[in-house]
Amino acid sequence: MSLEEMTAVIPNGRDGGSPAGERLSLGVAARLSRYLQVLTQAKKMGKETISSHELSEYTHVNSTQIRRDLSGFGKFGKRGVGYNVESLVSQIRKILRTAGQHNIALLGAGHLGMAIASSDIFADHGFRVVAIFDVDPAKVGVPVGSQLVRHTAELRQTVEEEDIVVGVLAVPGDAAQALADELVGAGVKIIFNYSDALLAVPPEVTVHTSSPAVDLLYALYFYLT
Amino acid sequence: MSLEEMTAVIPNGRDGGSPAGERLSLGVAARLSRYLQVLTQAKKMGKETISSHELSEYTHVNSTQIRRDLSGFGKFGKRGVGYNVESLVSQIRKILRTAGQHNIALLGAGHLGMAIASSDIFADHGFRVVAIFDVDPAKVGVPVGSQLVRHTAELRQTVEEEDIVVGVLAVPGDAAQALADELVGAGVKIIFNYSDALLAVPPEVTVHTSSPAVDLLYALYFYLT
DNA sequence: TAGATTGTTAATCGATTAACAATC
DNA sequence: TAGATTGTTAATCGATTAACAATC
Repeated sequence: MSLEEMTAVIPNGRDGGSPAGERLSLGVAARLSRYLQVLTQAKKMGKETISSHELSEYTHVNSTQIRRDLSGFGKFGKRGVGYNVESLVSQIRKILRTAGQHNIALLGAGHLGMAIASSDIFADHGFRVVAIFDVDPAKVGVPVGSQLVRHTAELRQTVEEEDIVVGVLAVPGDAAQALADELVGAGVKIIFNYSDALLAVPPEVTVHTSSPAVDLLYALYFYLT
Repeated sequence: MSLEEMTAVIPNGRDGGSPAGERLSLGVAARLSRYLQVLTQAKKMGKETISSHELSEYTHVNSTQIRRDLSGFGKFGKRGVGYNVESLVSQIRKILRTAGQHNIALLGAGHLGMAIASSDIFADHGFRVVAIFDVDPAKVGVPVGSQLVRHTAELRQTVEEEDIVVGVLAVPGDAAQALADELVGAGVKIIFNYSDALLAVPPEVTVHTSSPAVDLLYALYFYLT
């Protein structure tokens, strides 16, 4: 949960109607994404239905809240049974309007870049790594996943050609800002930052910085107290 | 922001007193962790002071909210100037009671495991990777970071000997549950899951599943609408 | 039918925000 | 002094939850 800047129109189905074209509130969008994550995992494991209580266990969101969130958009569940995993996945994708395919550029072909390129964490959610870049000439041309590593100099042109909307920074901290500038210059609007650099970007660009250690600290706090 | 199950005692400094020994609310703990992340980055970049407005830009938390969160624990800022980065870092660490060192076990010496072991994302926040495991005999004994890779069979014993509190799963989905069971059996209470498996664990164990793709979906929603 | 689980209401509680005096 | 930024109040708004009827 992060992007507080954007105005939030609340889709409270209070008056019966579904929220139609309105924008989701930050909280709702974050929780729906969360449900989607667990549902995708559950689907992979062959689960056919899931109850709000089960979803609650895995997402740590109160089960009433889950039913409330979902019922705002339609009657997706079956009383006494639960929700159909597969159909709920596609419903939520529709609500989040992220049902399509999105192309991403991966910057950095080190261990982290390799790990990302060879996993399907992104592919499972409709993201396709269509280009991988590195500055190291020794790495350029090497096949990683389904791509050959390209030199960073080709970044701008590739972003245009491949219709890339997201850039993923899997590079050392001292290289991050320069590459972020390149991405911004090329028109990328969403940057996923795995480095430890603080990125300065124009207001229309969203940066999401990954911070597993901070998530751990948070978990640890509740363990220690 | 995740762990909803735990009871939350709100430390609202309404009556003047600082919250002393009370437990932080989930929201406050999450936000403080967030501030810590940005402050750590800022410190690395040599920044000496930071204003609530700057912190707001990077964390996407409203600046009034930030001042409110901090002032509940003391007067850390200087009017007209801002907050001293270094001292604020140590104050927040104190509040989160995570100022010490914590030992973690890394499971999986593939690309992701290597990336984690060789980065300092965890080290920066007081986490030390004291053991790395893999099932592949070809990897056992190979040096990774400052450790030699051990065989998974040694997991239980190592957890006891090294006082490990956190297990990080950087393994394929189909291996994750078995290793999670091992970790739980060895007494680990916090599991950080990078696989795409849904983990079943006893209630006293906290699982945090990393889901960059879901974070991306969330960011994308606000971009597309 | 009996058990389970959804959909929904109503009440409470915490988060968020604008505004501004205090002060560096 | 003038400008900037904190600390804090007061009001609003959304999130959370228990409870329960509806229904599979």
